[in-house]
Formats: sequence, structure tokens, C-alpha cells
Amino acid sequence: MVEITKDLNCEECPFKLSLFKHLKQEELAYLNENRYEVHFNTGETIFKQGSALTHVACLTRGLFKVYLEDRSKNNLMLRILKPTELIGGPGFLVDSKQYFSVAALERSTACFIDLKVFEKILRQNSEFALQFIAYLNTIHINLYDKLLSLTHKNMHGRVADTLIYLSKQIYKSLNFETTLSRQDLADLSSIAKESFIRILKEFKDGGFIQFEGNSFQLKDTEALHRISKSS
Amino acid sequence: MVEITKDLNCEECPFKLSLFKHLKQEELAYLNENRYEVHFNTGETIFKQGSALTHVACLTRGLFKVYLEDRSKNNLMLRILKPTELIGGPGFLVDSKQYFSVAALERSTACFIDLKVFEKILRQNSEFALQFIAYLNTIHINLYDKLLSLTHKNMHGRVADTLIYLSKQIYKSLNFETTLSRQDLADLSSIAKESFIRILKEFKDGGFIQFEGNSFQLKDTEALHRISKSS
DNA sequence: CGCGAGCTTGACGTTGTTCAACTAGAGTGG
DNA sequence: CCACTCTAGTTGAACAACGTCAAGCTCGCG
Repeated sequence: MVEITKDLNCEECPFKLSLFKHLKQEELAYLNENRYEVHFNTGETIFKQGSALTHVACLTRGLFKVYLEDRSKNNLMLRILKPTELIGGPGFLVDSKQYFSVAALERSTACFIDLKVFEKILRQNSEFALQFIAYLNTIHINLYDKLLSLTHKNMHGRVADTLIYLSKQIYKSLNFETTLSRQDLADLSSIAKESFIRILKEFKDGGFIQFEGNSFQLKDTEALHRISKSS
Repeated sequence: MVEITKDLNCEECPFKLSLFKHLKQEELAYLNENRYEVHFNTGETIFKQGSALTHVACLTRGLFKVYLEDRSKNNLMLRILKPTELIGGPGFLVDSKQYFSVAALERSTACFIDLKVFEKILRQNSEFALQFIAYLNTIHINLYDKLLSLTHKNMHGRVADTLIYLSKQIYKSLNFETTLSRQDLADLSSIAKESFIRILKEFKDGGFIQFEGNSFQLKDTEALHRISKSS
């Protein structure tokens, strides 16, 4: 299932993270020596919550979901990753454990970098370290939004937030075809699958959105924003 | 109201953060030159959400609450800070905005360090930078716990979590007298004040806790953990 | 053709919020 | 010293929001 390749090197990689632009040539070469590239099929797991954290991954192709697993209950999806993004884990420099799971939503590719290598470069290059801190902080800020949305908004607001998130942040279009299941969408909004479906239908009846299976069209984003705020 | 003092220097400060133990003597001296110490009364605001982020603060005495403000609705309390902790903000190196508010829960003292100074030391001392990343990651991990507690547990579980948090993390005792109001406790659990009070009473009737005004006793932590998990 | 997975719908019961009223204590001014 | 107001805490009842359960549906696949 999983193929491993190493087609090109990091210096000329078209998917190179913007975070890496601060690296010197020899640092990129060092990265390149110590990475490996993996292809994933839909549904395959990249990182598993609870396991050891040994690598960071750069997502170069495809789509991934990042989610927290809860014994017995539904999962909580934190966010969706697309190229080109780095995915580490908060266990880095703490206890080297994975605190979330990551799975591929479609055929995807990721480069893995050993954390020892990553740490060494962080030590060498302070500009890179600061950029990495900025990256961590950005994720943190987004988590606050998520926290407020999930705790202080009613279902309608959360569904609106999810639709806006997909359209604006992920697919960057008012029309999109998603590989997320209804359960995934519900996990992203932290509500029951059935409730999600019901509200989707309400939005369709209200003329705010249109959908057919997994292809969605946002017709009235004004209204969606209003729903998001008023709840 | 607010007194400014500068009694001792950072090197001999008994409240020195463990994070600072990796600093060289001249770096601590540099910090000491560029800090100021402020005393706060109960209720006073240290950082205000939405305002400019210009300093980090080291909490040396007292107790603070960190909370997200939501237009019109209740606040969401993220955590409580006690000596000796650093409080920065995720806007650091991103957009220099405050993403949460911080207020004193009792007479408290904090040292403020200019972010330019903080950033300079981060650049100079890579060990310090890595320790700072570890600190950010620890906060991140705690936020995941909070997120799961608030989204996947019912009220009883969340109230149990709040009581356990206060006892174990903050007051470090099964008996504690808190300066948090009922509204604060509800904000910490993300439920309505009335609901919080009702569940508190249920727990008292069930013999799990005892309380009188603001002094609490946890009588049966086993039961509280069971409630936390089963919900 | 039949099976299974994911999707959809309806009915129902629980959970948790909201509103309103009441209480107790602390401060204020006559 | 007594009204008074103001705030925080408490209680009850009504209602809305949301999850759960169960059934039927669709579609792709063997």
C-alpha cells in the first residue's frame, strides 16, 4: 500500500514549506539527507494518537484530517491539512508522544523528517526557530476560534462555521467537492451526524447552500456569516 | 491603585521562572534592566483581548484568570495562572495582538518584559528558544484536554473536571478556599451559572464534596473521576 | 440479485439554558 | 439605626436544543 520514494531533493522541491525559506543551503541539504517521502491511500493513518512522536511531516500532496480520539465517543476533528503544511505534534520537546491522530482523506504524499534532525536545525538557526514559534502561535490562535465556536455557538452556527471554513480555508472556492464523509463533517462541528444532516437540509431549504452528495455550493455566505454570529 | 516597584533584580529573584534557568548571567541582567514590576488589586485587568501585545508577564505573586471574551455571551475561562508562570500571548511573532484577557483574582504581582527584549534573548540563546517551544507545546496539550472536556462531556463531567483541576493543579489540596465566583467557575466549565450551582448541590447531596460559600472540600475524588470519565 | 456502507428521516427523551423570583450580605445615605 | 440599593448566590418551572434510537433509503460492488 505504502510506497516510499525520494524523487527530488528539498532544495528544488516545488512543495517546499515557506517555513524552510529561512534555511541555508547546507541546512536544506542536511534535511534532504534525513527525510523520506511516503504515499498514502485514502483512510490510511499517518500519525496515531498515543504512539511515539519521532518525526514531523511536510504535506506535499493531498488532504489530511487532524483529530482527537476520545474513548468510545466520536472523534473531534481539529483541522484539515493541505499542501504545503508542516504537521508536528505538541509532544515535541515535552514527552515525545502523539496527542492527535492524522489520516489521509485522499491519495496523499508526505515527507517525514526525524525530530532529532529538526531539533538540530532549530538550534543552529535562530531565525528558523522564531519562524517555528510563529507557526505554533498561529495554530494556537486558530484553536481559540475553534474553542469558542464549539462551546459558545449552537448547532446552526457551528455548521455555518464548518462550511465557511471548508470554502474559505481549504477549497478556496464557493463550490467544492469534498472527500469528507458526513461523519467527518459532524466531527469537525462537534455535533451528531444526524443533526448535521438535518441542518444541512435546513440551509438548503433556506436557500443558503446547495448540495448534491458531496458537492457543495455556498449561495449566500452573508447569511451563513449572520447565522455564525447570531448564535 | 497600581504601584510600580523594582525591589530586587532577576538574578536573585526568588520567583525566577524555571524557564529562565537556562539564561546566562548577562542575559538575566539584560532582562532585569528592561522589566518592570506591577502590583494589581482583585479584578484588575493585566492583558485585554484585542489590544496590542507588547510585553510578556511573569507572575510572581497572586492568582490570575486567562479567558476568552465573546461578544455579548459569557466568557470562556481557559486556565488559571499561579506563581511562577510566564504569560505571553499567541499573537507574539504573528500580529502582535492579544487573543485573550487576563485579570487578577486576588492581590497579585507581575513582572513585565518588553517583547523586543524577549525576542532578542530568544535569538541569542537557542537552548532558551527550545525551552520556550516546549513551554508553548505544554500549553497546547492542556488545551486539547480542555477542548475534549468541553465538547464531549456532559455538565456533570465538566463540573467534576473543574473541581479536580482546582484541587490538583491550582490549590494542590483537597480542601481549598477560592476567590473565583460562581460565574467564574461556570465560565471555567463552559456552562450556565445556574446549572453549575445545581450540579454543585447534587454533588454535595451525593456526598462527593462539601462546601460552604467559597470553601470547598473534595470528599470522594474517586467518584469525581468516575463522573468525569463516564460522561 | 443481494449485500453492506453511508446517508437520510422521524419520533422521542434527555440535557441544559433561560427567565423570573427570592434570599442574604455589604455598602450608602438620610 | 433603619430603609435602600446593589451584587452574588440560589431555586423552580418552562422551554428549546440536541442526541439517540430505529427504520428506510441509495448506490456501488460482488
